[in-house]
Amino acid sequence: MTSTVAGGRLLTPGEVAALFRVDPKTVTRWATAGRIGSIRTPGGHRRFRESEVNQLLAELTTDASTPTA
Amino acid sequence: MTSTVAGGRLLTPGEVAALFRVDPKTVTRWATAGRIGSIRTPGGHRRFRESEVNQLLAELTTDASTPTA
DNA sequence: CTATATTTGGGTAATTAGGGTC
DNA sequence: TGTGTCCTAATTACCCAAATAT
Repeated sequence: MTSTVAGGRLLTPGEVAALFRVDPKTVTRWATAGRIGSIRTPGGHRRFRESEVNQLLAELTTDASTPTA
Repeated sequence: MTSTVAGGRLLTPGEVAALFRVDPKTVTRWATAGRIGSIRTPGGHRRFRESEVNQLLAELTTDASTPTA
């Protein structure tokens, strides 16, 4: 299955929620607030682009400046 | 190369605070001071890497076989 | 078509962020 | 210097039932 359309993979709210360690409902709010792009299925469910999610995740990630001491 | 957007589970400030027996506010200060890496949700809340937290815990653990000075 | 897991929607508690102070 | 506690505002989590996805 999965047509695998050339381009980006689509993630479900549950997948994105797991990446950020938040509730799927929260991801929905991000989409509603325009903080993250979303694609709606004909049924009204949201899907998110993996590339955009990873990009967002990378931008919001802060590494410790003092690793090991 | 240790990826930045994948690896281990993420912990909430309250979870980390419970592990260290400190106030969540203190964990926030650690993140602000750059002593521990953090991932911010689009809403501004922080999530911490369990592996990094465990490593920090191990480093702070005063062990007989762990000469810190 | 049936069946299971997920997502949606609204509303309310719990947690977190940020500043200031001890 | 580091931590705990005060406050308010914002964000997030969990409750329900119905609809959608696979």
